[in-house]
Amino acid sequence: MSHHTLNYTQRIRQKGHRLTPQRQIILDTICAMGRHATAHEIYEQVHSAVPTINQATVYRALHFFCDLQLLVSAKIGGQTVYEIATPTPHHHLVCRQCGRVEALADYHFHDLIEHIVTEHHFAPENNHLTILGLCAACQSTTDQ
Amino acid sequence: MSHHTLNYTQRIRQKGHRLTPQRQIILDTICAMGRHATAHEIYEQVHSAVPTINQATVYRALHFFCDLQLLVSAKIGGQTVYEIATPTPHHHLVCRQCGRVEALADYHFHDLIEHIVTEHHFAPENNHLTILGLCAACQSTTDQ
DNA sequence: AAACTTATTGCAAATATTTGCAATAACAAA
DNA sequence: TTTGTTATTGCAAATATTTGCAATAAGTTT
Repeated sequence: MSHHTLNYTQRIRQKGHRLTPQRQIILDTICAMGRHATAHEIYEQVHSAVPTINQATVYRALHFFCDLQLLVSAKIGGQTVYEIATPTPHHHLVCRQCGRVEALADYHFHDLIEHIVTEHHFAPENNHLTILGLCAACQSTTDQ
Repeated sequence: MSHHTLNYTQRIRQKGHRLTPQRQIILDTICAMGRHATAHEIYEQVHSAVPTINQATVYRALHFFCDLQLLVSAKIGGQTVYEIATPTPHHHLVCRQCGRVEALADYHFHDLIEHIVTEHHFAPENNHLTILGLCAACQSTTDQ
């Protein structure tokens, strides 16, 4: 497993949550897939390894990991997808036309976050934002 | 109806889309509700006015209006909600603990958007972003 | 190691959302 | 106003996601 075991174990155990075999398998599987995947894709993978794991468990684990920010979810191309939260957070520019996804480094949000913290006294988390729009290629082909 | 009829009529007709009575009723209803609402709440309202309108039509209309950016959707408190896109776009700071929602004016995104446009050659739309975190009140009560 | 507390699971049923398709109706063009 | 094209609707069936609940098991305490 490529994610840091100690790290996420502690994170999960925080506040009384439990590290179950199901959760380990689910997180490992997503990690092994190495790309963003839908709940169903993840379930298929997990289920082929351990057929007793229930789909509801997968859904609950996905939400759980998102809450813990070990995973991030995004709505891309009409589907909700999940992926391992990278240590260097990033966001996505998704083209509404062709569906292309571009990464946007989090540090570009620096000033914005500073404002949120100082003015709103709000502590934003390592969010994973999706910004919709048109990519360079599609802008030129669009008629309007 | 408080939204500008001519305005949205044109917007809908663009690219061959059609302004149907169903779409009018749905948009008017959301406008009249004056707050963000779930697909089901909207359906209930619409249906009580015009019982022949189907739920699938409501779902399709909601997506349609979001694509046209007459509506924005957000995931708040585990539910997907919809509201009229305001002429002055704004975003939401949602507290993961207590669920409180704070508005964040779009102009704080100015620099970020400039970067996206000039460096990525990407044309972001009037997005409605949701930033999760902890509000001021909940930060002080949190133990970790 | 045994006992205890309670978070988590699996299951099945409830909800929520999407989709294929034939019938309808909006809008454009004649 | 009539005709033609095709986007949209309603319906029903398919998917996707959530939820209540009793049984199980993780982590803690004795």
